[in-house]
Amino acid sequence: MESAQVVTALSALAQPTRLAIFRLLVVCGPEGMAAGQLAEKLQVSPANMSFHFKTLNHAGLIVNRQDGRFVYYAANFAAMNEMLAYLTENCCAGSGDGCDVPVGKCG
Amino acid sequence: MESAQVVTALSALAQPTRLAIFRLLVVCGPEGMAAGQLAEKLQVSPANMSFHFKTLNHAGLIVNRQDGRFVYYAANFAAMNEMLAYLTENCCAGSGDGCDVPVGKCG
DNA sequence: CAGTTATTTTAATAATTGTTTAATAATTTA
DNA sequence: TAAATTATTAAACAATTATTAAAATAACTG
Repeated sequence: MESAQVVTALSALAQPTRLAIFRLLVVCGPEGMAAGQLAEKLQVSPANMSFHFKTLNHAGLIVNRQDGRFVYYAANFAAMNEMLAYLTENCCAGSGDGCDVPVGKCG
Repeated sequence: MESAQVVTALSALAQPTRLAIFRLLVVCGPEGMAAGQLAEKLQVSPANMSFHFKTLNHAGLIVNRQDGRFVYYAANFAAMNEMLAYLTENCCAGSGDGCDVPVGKCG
């Protein structure tokens, strides 16, 4: 994953409503949840939800599928994991699991 | 960790220069790196660096200590891990490690 | 103390972002 | 086909954010 993509993904999550949407979808699993149901649960207007869905979608963090007149949204777990991996890559120069190394790797 | 704090942390990282700063510091480990050295490595003006340090600091993602006339910045690994945990909390309703569950948890 | 190096602050400007309202699109039901 | 439901789009406005240049602060050196 490249820096620009990660910035886009982080920007998408750096907003209260979108973070709440994403977290609900992470809990839901691959089947996802209907747009209207999310809107009701989060007390957000449909138009505003659509705006935020678009942002999350563009960032690759969620996917959607139409089912009748409902649109189901689900978290993209692969994208999430890649983003998290990017942040922790080569943590403490790869020395030790919990980053408990007292000595740094930079001068 | 609360939603507002996580939003602040994600906002802080959702910017190319700050993401680059943070990643360098993650690799460096607890000892960190001097402000000027980071500025040179990333080809960013000192004033601009200070602005971004402030943002990352306010978000709790980095810490700093003075050493002579240098200021060393280091990643706050605890804060980073809390933020990552917040995103994956109750992933797929806690059923299975890799979120490979084909059936969702929401209706 | 004067000079140098390292970093931060301030002020100004340019660009991006979130919310609301109203209108539009797609799908189902009668 | 017409009405109802679900969701998206477009336009407008308010608010926030990033960058630059100049000035200020802090710490060391001779």
